[in-house]
Amino acid sequence: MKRTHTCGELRPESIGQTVTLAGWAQNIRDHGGVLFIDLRDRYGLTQINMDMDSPDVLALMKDVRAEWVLQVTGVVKGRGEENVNPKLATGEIEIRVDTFKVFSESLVVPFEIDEYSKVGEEHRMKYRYLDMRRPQMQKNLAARHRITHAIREVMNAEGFIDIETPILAKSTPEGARDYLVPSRVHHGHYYALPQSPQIFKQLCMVGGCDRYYQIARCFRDEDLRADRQPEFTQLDLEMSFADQEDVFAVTEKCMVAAFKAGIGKDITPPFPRMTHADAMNRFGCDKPDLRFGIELHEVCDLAAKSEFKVFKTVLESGGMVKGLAIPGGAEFSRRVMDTELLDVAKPYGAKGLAWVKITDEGYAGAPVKFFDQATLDALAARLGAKKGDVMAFVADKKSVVNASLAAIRNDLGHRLNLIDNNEFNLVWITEFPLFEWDAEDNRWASSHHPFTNVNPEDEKTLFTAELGADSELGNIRSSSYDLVLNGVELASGSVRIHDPKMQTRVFEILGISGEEAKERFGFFIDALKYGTPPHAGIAPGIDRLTAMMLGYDNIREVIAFPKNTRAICPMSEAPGTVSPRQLRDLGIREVEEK
RNA sequence: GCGGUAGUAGCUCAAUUGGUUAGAGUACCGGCCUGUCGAGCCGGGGGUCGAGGGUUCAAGUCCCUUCUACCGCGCCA
Repeated sequence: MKRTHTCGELRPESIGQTVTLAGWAQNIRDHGGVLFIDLRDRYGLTQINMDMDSPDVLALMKDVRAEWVLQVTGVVKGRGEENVNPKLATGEIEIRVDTFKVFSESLVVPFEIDEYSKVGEEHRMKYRYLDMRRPQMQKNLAARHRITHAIREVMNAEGFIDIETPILAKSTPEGARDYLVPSRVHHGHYYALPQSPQIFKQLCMVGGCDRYYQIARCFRDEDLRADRQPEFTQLDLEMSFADQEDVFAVTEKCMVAAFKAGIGKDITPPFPRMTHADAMNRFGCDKPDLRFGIELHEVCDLAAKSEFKVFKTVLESGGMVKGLAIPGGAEFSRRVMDTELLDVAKPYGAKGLAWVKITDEGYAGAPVKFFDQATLDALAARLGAKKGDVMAFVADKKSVVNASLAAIRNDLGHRLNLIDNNEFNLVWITEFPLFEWDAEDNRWASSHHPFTNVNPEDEKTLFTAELGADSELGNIRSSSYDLVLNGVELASGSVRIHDPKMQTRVFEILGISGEEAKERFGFFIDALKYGTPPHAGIAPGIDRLTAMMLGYDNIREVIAFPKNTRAICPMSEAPGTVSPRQLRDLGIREVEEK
């Protein structure tokens, strides 16, 4: 036993006992004749001290420096009323050192291991093992553990079994770029790291496992964001003889338990629901932040009544005009409207932001002269704009209008302080379209993934629709759903196809030929033919869930060893080069960059 | 691939219009100190101002190129 207690547990009840603690020297306060060291481990801080009554030990302890690892044996003493430190859980006691041992010394650390110092993220990640000693990361990692543990408890209680699926898997068409692993025994053949265990979990259903879950690592070789890492973790689950309602119920149980365990927060199921079409119409995006109001309204009919050229041109070319009311926005300067808000919308393709202020004197703004009073009143009524507000419009093709106004809406939520940071607003978004037209590749693509079932009401259309760009395929709804938390996609799932004929039809629409389907997915399509139960599932992102609970936008905060935005691990410097021998074994020759 | 922001001491930052020897806090080193707890006081060391080029009597500051990090767009079934 290297210690009898941790640095966080001693209380006055132990006064008089001889104990042994071990930990890092956090802070050394040398007063000449008396010396204090805060000894730190995962559990807390305990003050140890020494004075001139043992000058030899004191002299030795004066050599100790920050972050040395010590073992200390001594007697637990009360501190006396004046010396109690109310900030420390162990603040009523201290350890009077009899003997101590230095387990290891430390170099001067590149940044301070405390709760106060700000440190740049680059440094934190390069020295993650030191960053992890700081209270912030200790807290984050512990919270993540509590969350996954709570989720496992729910899943186990609900009769799900944890099944591991391969990491060395097979590349599947559609979706993100794969991370590939070359095969040594089969030159020219590659494993793909799973983007998700999708096919395997469905095969578990075919295999009669009935309820599967896994806290699974997923890999996607795409560019990174604050909330996107090349490897990330999902609670992956799948249920047989289940539909959307069953998935929602069990996911809600997980979320309730996760929030309770993570941050002690009670959230109330069932979560509200909104169709994808509603979300797009009212908020311009499929992951609306419902912590605040402000809704988008289509105004094509009213815009058409104006002589405003921007609107007319867009409408004539098949575009649309939508607007929103900014409460109190009449106060906004021209700069805010024409520069700041426009800059928010620009990355999404908006070329301009038309706005009309409603002041005591009436309507004001560049477009006003192109409208008659009745139309302006009708616009204000449609948007719900009052005196003191400003109406903001974007005219463009539909996707640009929605994306731009959605971005502006989110900006306004922050700008106008409409957001309560303690609120966790969960909403189900349902009935996503089954397909989206991919203009770049000139083909239909799955909105969710190719194994998503059609909404039963649209099943007929699926089999009768033409395959062209303008066909009804774009209107077909799927049985898929997302769980959205405060404007962030937290989980995505669907009822799956269990009928091989349906699966074949979907592949056909996606332009995956029978031959290619056989080559890529033959095993899966074959499996469906051997008696497949109806099944459905979902996969909530653990990194995002944890980060959001703890108030971070950035999932690196809740990942022990994350990668930077260039997909490099700043600590290990992965990815690295390999020896020519390794490449030869794999049958790989590097080519010169152009 | 594109756009934005940033890069100055180990760390976090400041440096006015281009103008003296580039500063502060903290960390580090030394000294003093018997009750501190983000200890205090005194002293000290520490800089390729990301890199390269240019303009200028003079550049941390202006211009160009480039690198790095972060945020976003594209991308992410």
